[in-house]
Amino acid sequence: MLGNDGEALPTAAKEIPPELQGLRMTKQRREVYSVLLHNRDHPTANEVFGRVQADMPSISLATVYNCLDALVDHGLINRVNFDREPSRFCVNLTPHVHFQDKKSGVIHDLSFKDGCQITDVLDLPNGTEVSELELTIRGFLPKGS
Amino acid sequence: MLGNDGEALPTAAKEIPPELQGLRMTKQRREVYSVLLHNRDHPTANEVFGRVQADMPSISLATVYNCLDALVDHGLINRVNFDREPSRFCVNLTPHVHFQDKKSGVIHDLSFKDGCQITDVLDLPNGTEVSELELTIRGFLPKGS
DNA sequence: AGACATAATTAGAACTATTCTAATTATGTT
DNA sequence: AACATAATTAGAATAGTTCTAATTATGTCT
Ligand SMILES: [Mn+2]
Ligand SMILES: [Mn+2]
Ligand SMILES: [Zn+2]
Ligand SMILES: [Zn+2]
Repeated sequence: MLGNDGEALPTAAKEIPPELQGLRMTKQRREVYSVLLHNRDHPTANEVFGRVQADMPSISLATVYNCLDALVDHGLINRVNFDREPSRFCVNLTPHVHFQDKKSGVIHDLSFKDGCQITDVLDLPNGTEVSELELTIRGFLPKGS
Repeated sequence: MLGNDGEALPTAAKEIPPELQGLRMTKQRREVYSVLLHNRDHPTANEVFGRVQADMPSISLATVYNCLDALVDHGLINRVNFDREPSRFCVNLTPHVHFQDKKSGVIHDLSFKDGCQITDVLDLPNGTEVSELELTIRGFLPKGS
């Protein structure tokens, strides 16, 4: 997935986004990222810690936090906040929002309708530059979803 | 367009709106609510504490938290979360979202375009029941807004 | 390769927003 | 007034996260 040949970044990628330059892909960071890729259920830092420990028992929680922060800062993952609950982490880099089903607790990635943006529906002054946007929803999915 | 200092809400805590049913309006709760009504800049609990202390020096921070929680639970105010920052509080009960201008730090209430809902733009399964929704945006307003 | 500089990892302490505890005080009701 | 219940209070506790400082790993330059 990501290069381990001493390069800071995946060598498979033709063009490297500027944010990713300078991310040293250590084995801890690779393992954290791999855990997130393998089970995309939006785990908390503590849940990531537990999963990483299976393969890497010596890793520390501080390192998990550090790795998650590095991956967020370099744009490889997103941090997801529901109210004041512990942050969760998401590898889906496409524009999407988060929906938690109140029955199962499962967090679903939700896309926009074709060709729609969230700003289509908002009364923003013309020329506003949106740099960060977070939308979280809770509710009940219809039976049999 | 940006409704940070609008007049859509009750201006006096003396008149008891239906939302207050079952809420004992103690002088601490009235003062906290009054502070929020008077300056609608989405203060944190600690900022509310500081403002209330001017008129009520003996109030405790725990009471401010208790009052804010009671007001939220009774639907008189909303709790607003930006990322992992301290919660802020908002007396605007109309459907709106929050936009923080990264230049000034000011948080603006943002309405939906006429007849629009946020769910109009989302790819939700038919029959989904949305019970909680929070949208926060950061960015830059155009010059002269 | 070895020497060096820099960056990441680690354990544990510290931080901070918030909640809890338990005592006191206020309020509403008979 | 007496009583029951609820709110307020100070301070302790909690929990997620960040910081500190020591150690270890990595990359670069001879
Ligand atoms: Mn960061
Ligand atoms: Mn509550
Ligand atoms: Zn996601
Ligand atoms: Zn608001």
